[in-house]
Amino acid sequence: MPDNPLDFYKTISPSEAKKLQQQLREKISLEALSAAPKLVAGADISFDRGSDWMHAAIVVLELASLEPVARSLVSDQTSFPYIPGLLAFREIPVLWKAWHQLQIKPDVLILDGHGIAHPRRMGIATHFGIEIDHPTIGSAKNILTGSHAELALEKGAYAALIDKGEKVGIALRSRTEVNPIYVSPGHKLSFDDAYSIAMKTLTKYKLPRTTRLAHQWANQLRRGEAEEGYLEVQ
DNA sequence: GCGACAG
DNA sequence: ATCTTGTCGC
Repeated sequence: MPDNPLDFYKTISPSEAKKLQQQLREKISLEALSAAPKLVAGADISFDRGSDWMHAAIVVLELASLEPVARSLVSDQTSFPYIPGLLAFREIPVLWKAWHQLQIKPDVLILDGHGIAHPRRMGIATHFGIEIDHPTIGSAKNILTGSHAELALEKGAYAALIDKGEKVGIALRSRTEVNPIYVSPGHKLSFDDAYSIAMKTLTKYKLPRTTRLAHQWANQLRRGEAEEGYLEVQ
């Protein structure tokens, strides 16, 4: 594994981190996908209790069947604390390793956290999408910024997530009669792309199958029940 | 100044 | 994020 060019995120100051977000903001693209995606991936990270170790998993699925075709597991240490709005600086270094270890790249990557539904429009999905120059979607369980109207209780119902008068994502009922998840474009795709792809990853649970599988693998890695590395098919 | 605040 | 089994309710 080559040296990680983004390891400086681990020691950047919060004020410098915000400046970097302001600069990266100009690179955001919300242009629609040019072709129908066939492979989607989910990324998630599991943390240790007392230590600063983090365990990342990226799982690639065939969108049509939602069956896994590959996965990448990587452990790494962090030194940047969790600060609302600066999540990317904590998680991107290990995600970068996991991403570059993947031999099969998905058409779209779904991350745990927001895309442009962020005070500076630079949630982790947007930030990482710009770093790897690849389409991404943000899928979060809680709002970081913005608000929305009530939405119907049926799966598939949604309402615009508005921040400072601007649409930054949607509150999506991912499962009937369950609290919504918050989906926003990360980079290199549109709101419609984000919604339609997110819907296709939903099964009988609240969270997309992509993030559910990534979550499971990341936890297994943390508990020593899975090996670091790249594997195809499952 | 006060409250909110992804994972 | 993490500690954790069963249990209540649609």
